[in-house]
Amino acid sequence: MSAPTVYDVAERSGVSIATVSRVYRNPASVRDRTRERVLEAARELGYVPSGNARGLASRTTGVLGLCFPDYADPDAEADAEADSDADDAAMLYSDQIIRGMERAARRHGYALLIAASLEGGPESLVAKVAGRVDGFAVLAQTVPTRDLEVISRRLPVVMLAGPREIDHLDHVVVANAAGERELARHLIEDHGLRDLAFVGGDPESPDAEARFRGFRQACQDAGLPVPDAPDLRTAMMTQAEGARAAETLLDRGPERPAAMLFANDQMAVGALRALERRGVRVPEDVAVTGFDGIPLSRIVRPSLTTVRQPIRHLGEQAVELLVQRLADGNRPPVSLELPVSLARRASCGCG
Amino acid sequence: MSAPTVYDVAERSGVSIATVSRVYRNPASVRDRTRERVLEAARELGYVPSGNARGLASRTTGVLGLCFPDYADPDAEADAEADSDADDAAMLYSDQIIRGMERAARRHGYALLIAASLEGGPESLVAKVAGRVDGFAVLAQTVPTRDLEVISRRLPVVMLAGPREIDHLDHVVVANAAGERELARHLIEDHGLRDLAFVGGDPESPDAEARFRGFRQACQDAGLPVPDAPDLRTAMMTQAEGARAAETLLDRGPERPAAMLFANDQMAVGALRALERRGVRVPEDVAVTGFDGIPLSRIVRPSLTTVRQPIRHLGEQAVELLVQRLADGNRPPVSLELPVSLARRASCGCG
DNA sequence: ACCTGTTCTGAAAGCGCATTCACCCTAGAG
DNA sequence: CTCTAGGGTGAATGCGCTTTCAGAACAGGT
Repeated sequence: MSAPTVYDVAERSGVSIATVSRVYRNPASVRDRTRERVLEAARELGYVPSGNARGLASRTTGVLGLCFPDYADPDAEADAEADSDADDAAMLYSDQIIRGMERAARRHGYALLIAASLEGGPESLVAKVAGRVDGFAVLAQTVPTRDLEVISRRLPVVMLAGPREIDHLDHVVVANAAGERELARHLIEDHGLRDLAFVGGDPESPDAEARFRGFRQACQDAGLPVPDAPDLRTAMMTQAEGARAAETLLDRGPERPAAMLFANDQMAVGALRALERRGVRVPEDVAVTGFDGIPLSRIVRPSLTTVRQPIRHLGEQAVELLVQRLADGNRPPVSLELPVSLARRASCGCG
Repeated sequence: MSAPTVYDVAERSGVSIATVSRVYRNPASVRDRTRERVLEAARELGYVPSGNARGLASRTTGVLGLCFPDYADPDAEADAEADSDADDAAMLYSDQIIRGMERAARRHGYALLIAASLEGGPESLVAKVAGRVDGFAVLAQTVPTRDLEVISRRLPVVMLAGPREIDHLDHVVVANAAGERELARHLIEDHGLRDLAFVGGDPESPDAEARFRGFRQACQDAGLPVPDAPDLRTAMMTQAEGARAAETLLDRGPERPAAMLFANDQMAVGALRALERRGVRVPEDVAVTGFDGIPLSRIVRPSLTTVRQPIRHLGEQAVELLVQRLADGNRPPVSLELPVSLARRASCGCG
């Protein structure tokens, strides 16, 4: 009762396996009558061509891969209720990339194979995915560089967000620094704010660091003191931690900042809530900004001024680069920086 | 410069291909020294085992598949700004399923292959996916029944949401009817509302219809008049259409309903906004409810009373069923109904 | 009827790996 | 020192399909 193969279909329809194959690969090359017979037999048998065999023979899979980080413990039973902050944020990000890649992939006739991953090695899901795709997109810091070295020798790999770990890879990032710089410039020049506080994240987060660099540049541009490090850092960059950060900044006393710039929207939203609880008005008493442009940022009150990240576009670009490289393996490696856009909303006083 | 194979690795490390294979499949069966030599050679060569060849030889792929509907036109350039209602809603739903499946799949050592689809046939992505996976989950109404018939003869298929189109398939749904029934009961009994209006969707939407059935049951339970059809239907079930529906209901004059029950959250949120514009207070003048429990429902003001759907859980259950069936192909087909839970919030007066 | 030019179809050779079977080597027992 | 057990390894086969390369079938033109 194993699955029917070309041989079964061939026998049943009285042709050779070559013809059966042609019916699927190049229907026009088979006479109508013959094709009908074959398809009929296939239907009766419940024949579905084996992707493995096809891939082996044609050396191509028609599948692109994506590896993204796994923020949540897969073994912890996901309690239906508790969709925590971190979870929401992570979901938004990787989900949008998935969506973007899926769309673009489909446009090019590819399916998308995805796997979250923490660890590498020959046993890992990463290796499995890598062996089954024509091209591979990797979110920064999800696959050990060591593994990437090996994989990228076998098939096109594009690196998403974060630093380009290996220079012969294609690479797509968003303009983190430029975005934050523009945002800070807006606060300084357009709103006349001078005392800005930046709340960053883990120093290991390339995005958060790049945003801080943009902040510094803006300070420098404006002739303000240039900080060496963020005024505050949080580990997970969640709403809860954003709230705590806001309170910490408030408690610093009289030199309370005129604006709080958070390295992402989640923290900023948490801060908005904390400030409301404390009776601090936004933007009258203090301006608040985020980064990412998550849906929530538009909904929350006051609506959050932020930098919109074209995350979905990131995924789409990844696919485009992969497709291009599959067409021309010799194209020199590309490094794209996708533009971001400032969303001026209520929380900075633009309401 | 084609990709290195077992043969290359074997030659370079001075062993046979069988040994190379063993190093990857069953490392313990190879002497330490030998294994090291092989891995070393593999690293130098940039060897990644071909999933196709492996799959062909072992008749298993280690991949599960998901097919979901494609709401947006993939050819329409996704304008970064315009994340329309429909788009958002769709994204939430399929994304959550993807996320759920991905997690569960990973727990079982599987990767996930996804593809949106409109059409079937031997050329389609569906066929491609089906040929490359060990098991297959399908969102209702995304794959022609005709194709499913064929595919399900070759590998386990589980149907998600919607009616079970083929009875020998496993099947998972959420308790749409029971949820809406409970919701309506709550409005009637706990809030003493009697004049309820139900806004449905396309009659082709099994979910919307099931919810309406639940509504009818609640009416019957309470001895209220039982409507034959929803008071109103919208085509796309978007915020915009929800807003319009709310206005239509208002314009009906004096017999304005005491509660508006929408078949999903999107419409309900749109309605809230329309009602606010019209100066109608919620819940004082009219109660509003949704269905789904999307994140937005919790954020909007007043917060929306709704029925939480365990969408992610749906994906996880799909994987569990597939895994079970892969272990025991003879298990009789299962039909699961996942419980939903009422989220009593401000928009019905529970604030 | 004969030959030429097209279609259409079949035979056969892999694609890269897993796996069985037989063999060899080493270690320990006799 | 010989014999036996096993662990370790290699040769060979097949997984189901694609893809030449030829040959068969058929159309058209003389």
